[in-house]
Amino acid sequence: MSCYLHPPNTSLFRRNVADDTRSEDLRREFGRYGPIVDVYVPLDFYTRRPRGFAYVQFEDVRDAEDALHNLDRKWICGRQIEIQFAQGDRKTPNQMKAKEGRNVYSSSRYDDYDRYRHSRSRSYERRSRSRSFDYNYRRSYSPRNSRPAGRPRCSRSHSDNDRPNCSWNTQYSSAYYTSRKI
DNA sequence: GTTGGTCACA
Repeated sequence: MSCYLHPPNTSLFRRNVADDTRSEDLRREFGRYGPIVDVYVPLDFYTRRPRGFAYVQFEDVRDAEDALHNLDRKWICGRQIEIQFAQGDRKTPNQMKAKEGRNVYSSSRYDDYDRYRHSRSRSYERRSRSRSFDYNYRRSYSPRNSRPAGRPRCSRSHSDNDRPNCSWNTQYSSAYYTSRKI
């Protein structure tokens, strides 16, 4: 009762990661606390885009705990990341297939995916453009609320975690450019 | 606002 039960798995589940976060970065960042066994960033099976979380498996649970306590609730790129112990074992393809309950790799599979992706892409572009326009319009029209929010940017904290990998508004810039070009 | 690589054929 006076001792905390340690999870049987050494896999850490880190969520709220950036979209352009790569497994290499995660391994490098987590590798400072201990040897990394494997790092994986699950992607959407349909859109092939990062879902926003990643898994980091340590070789020892002690290192995992250390990393969890050191990187958990840390602000990176103006976003607070959260690290937890991965629950359950690695999802096996069989489970994912059973979850979907659908014949994978069929003849009309690519067709369906392509259609889904296309539809989503169009919607995303439209939304992004509308948002960018609205944002710029409001920002210029409302001198009172010129600042969206007081989000802490990539400021070097008391730690040596300086990661100027802030390409967050890069896509926004691209969308804005496209809308302007039209 | 809460969690993972989907197969086949030879």
